[in-house]
Amino acid sequence: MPKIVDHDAQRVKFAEAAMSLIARNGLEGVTMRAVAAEAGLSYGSLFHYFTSKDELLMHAIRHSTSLQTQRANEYTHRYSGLKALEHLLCDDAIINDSSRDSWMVWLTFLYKVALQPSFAEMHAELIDGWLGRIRTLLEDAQQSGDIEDDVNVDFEALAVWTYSAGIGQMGLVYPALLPAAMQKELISAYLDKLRVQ
Amino acid sequence: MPKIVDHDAQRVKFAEAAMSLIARNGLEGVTMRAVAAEAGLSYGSLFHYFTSKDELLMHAIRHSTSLQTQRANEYTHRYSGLKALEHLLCDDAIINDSSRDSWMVWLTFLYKVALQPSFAEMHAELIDGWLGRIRTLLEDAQQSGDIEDDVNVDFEALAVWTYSAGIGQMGLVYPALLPAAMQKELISAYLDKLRVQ
Amino acid sequence: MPKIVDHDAQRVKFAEAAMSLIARNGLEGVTMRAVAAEAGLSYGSLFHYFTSKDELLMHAIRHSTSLQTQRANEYTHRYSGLKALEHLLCDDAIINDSSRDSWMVWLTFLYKVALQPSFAEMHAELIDGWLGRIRTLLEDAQQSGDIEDDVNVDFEALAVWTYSAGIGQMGLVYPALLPAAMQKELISAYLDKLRVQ
Amino acid sequence: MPKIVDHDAQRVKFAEAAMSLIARNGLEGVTMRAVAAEAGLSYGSLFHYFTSKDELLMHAIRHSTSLQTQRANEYTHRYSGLKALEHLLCDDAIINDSSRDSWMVWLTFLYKVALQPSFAEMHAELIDGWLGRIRTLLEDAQQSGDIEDDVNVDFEALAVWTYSAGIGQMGLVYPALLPAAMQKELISAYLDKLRVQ
DNA sequence: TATGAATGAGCGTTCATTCAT
DNA sequence: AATGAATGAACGCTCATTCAT
Repeated sequence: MPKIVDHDAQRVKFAEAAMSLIARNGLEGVTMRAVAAEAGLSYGSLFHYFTSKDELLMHAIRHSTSLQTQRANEYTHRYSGLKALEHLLCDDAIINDSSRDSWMVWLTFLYKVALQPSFAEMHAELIDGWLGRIRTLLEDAQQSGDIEDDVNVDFEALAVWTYSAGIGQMGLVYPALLPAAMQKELISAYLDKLRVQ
Repeated sequence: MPKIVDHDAQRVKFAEAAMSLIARNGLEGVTMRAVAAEAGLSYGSLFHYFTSKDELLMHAIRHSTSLQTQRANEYTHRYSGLKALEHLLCDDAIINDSSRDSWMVWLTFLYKVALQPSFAEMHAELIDGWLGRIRTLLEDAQQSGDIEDDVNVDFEALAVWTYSAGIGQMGLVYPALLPAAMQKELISAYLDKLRVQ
Repeated sequence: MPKIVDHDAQRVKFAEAAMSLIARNGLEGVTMRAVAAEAGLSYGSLFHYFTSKDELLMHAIRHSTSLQTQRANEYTHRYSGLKALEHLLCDDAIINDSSRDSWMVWLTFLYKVALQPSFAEMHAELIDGWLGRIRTLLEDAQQSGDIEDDVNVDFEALAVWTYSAGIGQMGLVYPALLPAAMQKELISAYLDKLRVQ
Repeated sequence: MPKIVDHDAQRVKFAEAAMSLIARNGLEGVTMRAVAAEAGLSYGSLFHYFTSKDELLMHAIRHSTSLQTQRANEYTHRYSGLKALEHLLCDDAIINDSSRDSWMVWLTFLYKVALQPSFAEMHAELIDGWLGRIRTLLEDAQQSGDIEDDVNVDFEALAVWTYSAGIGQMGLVYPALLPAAMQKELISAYLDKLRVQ
C-alpha cells in the first residue's frame, strides 16, 4: 500500500522553501540540495515532485504571485473605485521590511522573464490580470464621479501600474532613497492628479 | 620593453564582450571562458585585466552606464530645461530594439544590486548622479517659466526618474504591452502635467 | 530506502588512495581527481565523503597513524618495559622498504603541520599520545629495575622520541646512509645507555 | 651596448626572495610571480636567470645551506673538539624565533629530497659534508682526551647528527614541547655521555 | 637584457540529474 | 514513494612557461 501523502502540499512546501532562498541569496542560493534542506524534506524526493529546477522555479513564482492576487482581491471586495486602488497600491505594491522578500522574488522573476520565453508567457498573463483589475477599479471610479470623465481609463491603468512597478523596483534596490512613506507619497500624488478637483 | 598594448582598451574589449553575453543569456551566460571567447582573447589573459569575475562585471556596468551618461550630457548641452529632459527620457530612457541590450544589462545589474552591497554602492552613486542631472533641468525649467513655481523640484525629479525606471522595466519584460511609442506617450503625458497651462 | 553503502568504508578507501599518492608523488600528486581514480570511484562522489581536500588529508593522516598506534598497542600488550619500547622503536619507528610509504606520508604531514594550525593541532595530539605511551614504558622499566632510579623519565621519553624522529627522517631521505640495520643500532645504543649495567 | 648587471647578484636576490616565501607560506607560496615581486624585480627577468622553477628552488636551497656552512666554519676556527661541536649544535642546529625560517626552508627541502632524485643528490652531498665536519671534531676531541678512546667516532658522528636532526624537526613543528632551552639540554645531555668522566 | 602580456592545462569545488535500493 | 549515493560537466581561478617588443 502506498504511503498516503498530499502531493500538492509537498509541492507547496518545496515552493516556499525556494522562495525563502531566493529572497535571501538570489537564484544562486537556490540549489536543489538547499531547497530540500530548507523544506525539511529529502533531497531525492524533490525530483519526484518536480522534473527539473525550472519547473520548481515556475511553480514557486506561480505560488508566490497567487498569494498576492488573493490579497488584492480582498481589497477590491472591501473597497471600491479609487479607494480600493489606493489601498491596493499603497498597501501591497509597496516595499517595506516585511514585503521585501516578495519583491526580491519578483525582481528575480523579471530577470528570468527577460531571458526565457516560458517565464515571459507567465508574466504576460499575470500583468494582463492586474491591468484588468486596475482598469475595472478606474471605471468604477469614473462612474461614481471620483475621476474626470475625460480620463482615458486604459491609458491610466497602464500608467499607474507602470509607475508602481518603478516605485517597487527603486524601493527594493535603493531603500534609503525611497522609504515606504515616500513610496506612498509618490503614488498618492499621482492618483490625486486623476481626482476631480 | 614589454609588448605594448593599451591596457584600458583590452579592458573595454572584455567589458563589451561581457555585456553582449549578459544581453543574450543573462548572468548564467557570462562565464569567464565565454567572455574570453567573445572578446577573441585567451582565457588566461582575462585574469591579467580583472582580478575576479565581480570586478569584470562592475567594470562592464560602469562602462555601459558611462556611455549612457555621455549621451545624456550631449542632450543637456544641446537643449535645456523641460526640452532637454524630454529628449533625455524619450530618446534614451526608452526601450527599443537597439537599446534592449543595455536595458537587459541594467536589469541584471539591479538584480546584483539587490544582493551584493558592493553593487548597491555603485548603484546609489549612479542614481544620485542622474537625479542631480534631472533636478538641474527642472530648476532650469522653473526659472524659464516652463513649469509652475509651486512644483517641488526634488520631489518631481524623484517621481520622473522612478516613473521612467518603471517604463524601462516594463518595456523590457513586456514589449508587446509597452512599445516604444507608448513609452514616449506615458512620459510626455507626465511631463505635460508639470507644464504651465 | 537509499542505496546502502558503508560510509566509513568509502572514506577509508579514499584515504588509502590519498596515502598511496602522497607516497608516490607527494602532495602535488594528490589532486582530487587522482584520488578518485586511485580509489576507483567517481570524481564527484569524493565530495560526498569529504567537504574539502584538507578534510580528506586530515582523515588520511588520522587513518594512517591509527594503524600505527594499533600496532604499537600490540607490542605493549605482548611485552613490557624496556623490551616493549625496544620493539616499538625498532620494529615500527624504523624505515625499510615496506614502511617507507607511511614515513613519506608522515614527512608530508610534518610539512603541513609547520604551515597550517589545524594540522599542528592534530600533530600535537598525536605526539602527546606517543610520549605518554613511551613514558609509561619507561616507568615500568624503572619499577622492574631495568633502568637506573635516577633516570628522569619525562626527559628520556622526550629524548628517545625526538631521537627516533631524527632517525626516521634521515632513514627516509638518505637511506644509503641509514639502512634499517643502522637505524636499529642507533636506537639500541641509546637504550643501552639507560640500562642498569 | 648591453646593460651591465651582476648576473650572480640577481640570482641571489631571487633566491633569497624564494626563501622568504617558503618560510612564510611553504612551497605553495612560491609562485614565480611572487618571487619576482618579493625580489623587487620584474617577472619576465626571472626566466632569464633561471630556466625553470625547479632550478630556482635548487639554487635557493644551495644558497641557504652555504650560508649555514659558512657559519659552521667560523665555529670550527674559533673553537675545537667537543667545545666546537657543542657550539655548532647548540648555536646553529637549534630552533628559535630567528632561525625558524631557515628550518622551514630545510623541512621543505627534505620534502623535495624524498620525492626528487635531483634534490636527493644535493642533500647527500650536504650531509656528507656535515658528517665529515663532525667526525673531525670528534677525532680532535679524542686526541685531546675529552672523550674516551673506545668511542666509535664514525658511529657517534652519525648519531649526533641524526639526533640533532630530530631535535630541529620537533622544535620546528612542536615548539611548545621543545623550546630552545630544552633543545640545548637534550644535546648537552647526549654530549655529556661521550665525555670522559 | 628587460618587461609584462598571452596562453591553456590544471586545480578545488559545485551542482543538476540519474539511479539503486 | 522515499532516500541519498553516484556521476561528470562546468565553474572561477592559478600558474609556469612562452613570446613579442
